[in-house]
Amino acid sequence: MRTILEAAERVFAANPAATMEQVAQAAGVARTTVHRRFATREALVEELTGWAARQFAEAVASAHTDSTPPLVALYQVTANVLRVKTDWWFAMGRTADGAHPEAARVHAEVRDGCDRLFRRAREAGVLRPDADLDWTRRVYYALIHEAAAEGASGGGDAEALATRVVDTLLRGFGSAAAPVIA
Amino acid sequence: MRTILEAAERVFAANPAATMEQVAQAAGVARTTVHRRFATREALVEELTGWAARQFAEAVASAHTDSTPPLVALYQVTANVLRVKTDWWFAMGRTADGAHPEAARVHAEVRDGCDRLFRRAREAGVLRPDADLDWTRRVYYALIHEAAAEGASGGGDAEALATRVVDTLLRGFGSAAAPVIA
DNA sequence: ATTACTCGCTACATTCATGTTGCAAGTACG
DNA sequence: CGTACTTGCAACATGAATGTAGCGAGTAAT
Repeated sequence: MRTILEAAERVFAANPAATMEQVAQAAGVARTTVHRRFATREALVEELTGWAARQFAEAVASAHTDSTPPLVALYQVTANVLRVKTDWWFAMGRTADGAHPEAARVHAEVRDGCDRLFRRAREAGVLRPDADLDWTRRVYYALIHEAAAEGASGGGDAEALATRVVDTLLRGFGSAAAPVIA
Repeated sequence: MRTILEAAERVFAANPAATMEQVAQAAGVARTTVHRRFATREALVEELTGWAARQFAEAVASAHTDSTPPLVALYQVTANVLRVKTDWWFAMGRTADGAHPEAARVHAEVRDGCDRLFRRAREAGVLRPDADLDWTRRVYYALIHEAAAEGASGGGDAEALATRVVDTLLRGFGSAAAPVIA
């Protein structure tokens, strides 16, 4: 059961259109055995999505983003999410598309939490007063996505990646002395 | 011919696994007519990919990134690429995966050009001396991707998006006064 | 040893996208 | 008017993936 889910994650991460046969092969079982556990392909993906959603929610919750200083919370939640996302690359991508109710709920709650955190960060002077929080969140998600891709291919631990993500998000790559466009 | 390609782009952008039937329907022709132009589905995607690769190469070349000041070049190439990418979302994603030789070549050249530009920018003091240029490029690509997604759903013109991308890349979202992690 | 359970395997049915072919209708051009 | 070209349509063939069912072997527990 768990063996199959983990195999499915690996296979689907490499190729989202992979076949049940490939999943079975990766899990070291027969295709019919996979069907015994998960009646349909859709059921398998759903289970995988739910599993990832729970891990995701747990990772975010354990960072206590509402009660610690914004900068610490940002770093903590980033590291926690990266830990999950590097191992559940495919399934985490499924949490966003709304098909799975539980995953959609988790996703919405995390989004709200992210907005609250960014608002607190702005009030605390961590984020610029004129930062567009919507764009900020999208960039933040994209950075996590990118860092997780690097982590999934063996590119360092979650703490180091999180440090880089937060540093990039806050400072960018420009030198302090450089002129700015606008 | 062009009608079909544009329809395919729209359909595949919404759903990369879309069927030939859906493409034909979107183009207002019969499925067999699509097959008359493009023998196989693969051929259709290849044509689309090549088309996008040429537009991509042209967009990058016309920014003269090797001969203008780094900051200007960065802004110009960003705006040019965004103009193409908002209209050829799906096809542009195909230029990276190496299956199409011409697209792979274009992609590699652009990547080299990007590295040269970033190197010049670093020497000119636009980028920090300690900026990891590999990570910088990946973040830059991700920002363009994100901005193009916004642009594709009617979120402003390429110039405004490019300004935001470059600004985010260089400055991030942190306030100058805020402490930094590392 | 008997029971219960799980697994692998073979075989089959079904569905769906793909690709092909032939034909009839329409249009443009000489 | 006749020719050439394109299109839509219907029909068919194929292949791949999905999902189902039954049988026999292996294993663990009682």
